[in-house]
Amino acid sequence: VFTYNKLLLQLTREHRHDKASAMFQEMIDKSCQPDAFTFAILLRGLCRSNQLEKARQLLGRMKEMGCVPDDAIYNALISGYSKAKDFGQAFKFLAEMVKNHCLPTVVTYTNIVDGLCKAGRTKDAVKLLDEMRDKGCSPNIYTYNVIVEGLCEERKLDEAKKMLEEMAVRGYFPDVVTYNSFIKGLCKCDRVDEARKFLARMPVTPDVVSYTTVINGLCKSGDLDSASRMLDQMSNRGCTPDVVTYSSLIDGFCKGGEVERAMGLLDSMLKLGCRPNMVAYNSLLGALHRLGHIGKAEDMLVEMERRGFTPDVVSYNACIDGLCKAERVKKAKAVFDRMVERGCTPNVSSYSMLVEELCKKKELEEAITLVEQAREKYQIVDILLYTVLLDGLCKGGRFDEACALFSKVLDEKICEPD
RNA sequence: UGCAUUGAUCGGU
Repeated sequence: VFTYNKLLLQLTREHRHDKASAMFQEMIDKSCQPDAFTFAILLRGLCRSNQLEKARQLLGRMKEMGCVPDDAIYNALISGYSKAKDFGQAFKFLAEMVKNHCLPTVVTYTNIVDGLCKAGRTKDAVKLLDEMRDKGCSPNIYTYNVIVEGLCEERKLDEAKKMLEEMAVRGYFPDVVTYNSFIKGLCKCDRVDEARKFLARMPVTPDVVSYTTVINGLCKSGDLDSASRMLDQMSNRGCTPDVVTYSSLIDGFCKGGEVERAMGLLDSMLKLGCRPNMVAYNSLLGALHRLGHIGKAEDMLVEMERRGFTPDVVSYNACIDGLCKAERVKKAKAVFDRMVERGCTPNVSSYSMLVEELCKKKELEEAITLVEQAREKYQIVDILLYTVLLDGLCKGGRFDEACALFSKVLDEKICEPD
């Protein structure tokens, strides 16, 4: 069991959930009795890959096998359902765990608080802080960090600042994670300059995330030179840039149309022994397309594969987007087909870009077919995709069909309108 | 042997 658990943990960390399921089956076949750890590992994997239904089934199976769920099991499930914004189910599990004499811990509550914050419900999250205190469970640094992150994400910097003070009063001093969230908040509010100053004199030593957040902020504000200088600065101060730092800057150069500089940076990171991942290549792909260098982009795709990077859905989407914007919808569709052939699953973006462009080209029939295909083949039922098609039908003067489609979406509860 | 927080790449209005 120990050996299997270790292997399973390894597999879920590498996001190889199918392999993990297969290994679990193998355990059972070889009559190796899984324990609570086994199930916690598997549940976490399923929750992280959004397979909540399977997670719930696994809980049932666990009980059938006479294995008693402990707090880590419930925490994994509660975290999964909270992240999916299904708080009803999350609270059901909370009640169930209490009923089974398994006390909710600070981790349990922090998971829910995190879900609430990510769902944009920071008010409810703060309320839950009080509730957990009432129940004798004190929020810790993680809990406060989750709240600060949520407030910063919602650009409520004043409230975030108050929370920094409050946590200190309660004996939890803001750490580098707390401050990094705040830095990101400043950047989001277009206060990059303050973010830079904050970085320079924050009460704890900035880490690679702090620098990267500011570099990214500077890039998004169009100040590529300062961003570049910040890269040197962090190295001088003994903080080694990592793959995310480089990718941020590479993307900044790409978005600013400076593909040459981006390529140069890709070279220097290679020379410094920092291995790039798909992200940097995807940024470059997008840039080449935006500049209309379709041929170069194709070369890049080949080059990526040669270096051992299999293009992912973002790579293909970057190509599809570029080709659509260049009004080469036929070619975009060809890339789409190639992606599917290669076993890469398209997502909402892939479809919505194509559908939008097909609508513009008045190829409404094909657009309609694609939306149906997305639903039937991949269970993609995002309101975004329907909105694009509805917009296309309306602009194409086919109001009746648009209305009929909208009614169908509502009647058959295909997805919630926004 | 298992659980929670921060940074990078693609999409419509």
